[in-house]
Amino acid sequence: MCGVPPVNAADAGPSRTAEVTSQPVLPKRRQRGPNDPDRRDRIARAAVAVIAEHGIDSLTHRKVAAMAGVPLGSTTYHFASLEELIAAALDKAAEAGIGQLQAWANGLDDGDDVASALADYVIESIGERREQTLAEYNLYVLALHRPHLQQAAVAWDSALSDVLIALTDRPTGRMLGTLLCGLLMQNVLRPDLPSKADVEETFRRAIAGTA
Amino acid sequence: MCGVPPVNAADAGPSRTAEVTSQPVLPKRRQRGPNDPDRRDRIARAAVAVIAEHGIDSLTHRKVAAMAGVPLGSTTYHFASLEELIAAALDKAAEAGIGQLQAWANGLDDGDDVASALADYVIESIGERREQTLAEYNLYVLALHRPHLQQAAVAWDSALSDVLIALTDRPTGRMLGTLLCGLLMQNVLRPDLPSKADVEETFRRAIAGTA
DNA sequence: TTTGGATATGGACGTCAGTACATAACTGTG
DNA sequence: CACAGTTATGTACTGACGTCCATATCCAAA
Repeated sequence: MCGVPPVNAADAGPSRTAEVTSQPVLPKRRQRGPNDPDRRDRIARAAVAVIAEHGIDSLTHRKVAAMAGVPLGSTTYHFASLEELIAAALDKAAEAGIGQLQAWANGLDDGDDVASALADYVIESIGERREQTLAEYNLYVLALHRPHLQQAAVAWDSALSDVLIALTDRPTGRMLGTLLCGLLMQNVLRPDLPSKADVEETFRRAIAGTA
Repeated sequence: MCGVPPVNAADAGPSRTAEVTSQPVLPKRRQRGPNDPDRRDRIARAAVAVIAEHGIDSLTHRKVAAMAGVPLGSTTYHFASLEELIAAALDKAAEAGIGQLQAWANGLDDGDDVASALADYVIESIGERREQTLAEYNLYVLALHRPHLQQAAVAWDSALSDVLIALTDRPTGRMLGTLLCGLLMQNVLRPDLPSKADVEETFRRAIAGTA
């Protein structure tokens, strides 16, 4: 329903939904009180999903609650303020983004061409993973005006760089990270996907520059 | 007062401000009705300034009105909706950003080193012009979830590329544009400025790749 | 079973934003 | 000057939002 991280995927189903009318003696609602241990996480992921779908400027407790399938109060219970929720969403998005790139790197074979593989990665990020990418840039920009989020955003960036540095060397890896950032940013809002050849050539030039 | 485009710079002063108590016969407020021909533009620039200062998620008619020094009604009179105001702000920011880069390019002498000059440009954008850069990225990201703004954002990007292409060649210019985008994005939220040497080396590698 | 603390819920409250609109001020024309 | 049309303003309305909190539920230890 939203094309982004699952949110409800592992949801076994015990999330309260009516069925209240019969059996007036038995517990009125199934599953209240303490259970559902990863609810906090699910809410944070739902926040990312809301941002992916509607953009940062329509992130509200109510939308997140609806997306996560939890009552409104649950969002304010687990996160004392909207700011805290945003911070958690940033962490979740960073975690997901870093995991994605690491998985990509782990999938590389020794002889593989990094430029070509990176180009594939870009095209996937703009294509199939588009909404995730949108959410990531929304959250990243949100950090621009929030000093308490800047550290997390910088760490996110560094983690991405580290993956690319491990594949090449420090200056090259950092340059690849910059190119990746710029390419995603520039292309994620274009109506058409870039050609793989162009993207690949861009990366190749950065790698070739290694003296 | 805000470090960003002037907004009130060319403001000759006829923008109503109190002084009403005396002279009950004379016009109660100076300067109502049709005058102040560039008020619409000033409101749009004020919107950019608000975004630069507080971030996109606190852009409101009221804040813009205060920043522009006009009454609330004036913002809704000149822009039928907030969306229209955002669109105008995006245009203004794009215009300013493009103008800035063009001015930079025009200031180059024939023998100048493009990599070095671009590095200076980056450092200025993150330093002295930091707030303008922040506003630009905020607005750019806002376009991600607004189909009617994507064309403007893409045009903005193309205009920047064109300047860099004119200095080199098509693939190199496009790569420089991507690097510029990525470098600003990555560094504008870091607490410390990057070293000029690093930035310059990055650009140089893109230029050197020209075969 | 009782009890206490943690978890969870839904509704209510105060605030603030976007928008609409009646009215006012001004400009130009006759 | 009178009038019409445009530009401009202050204010009120409605809805939505963040937050709070009294209450409910559950778990685990005594």
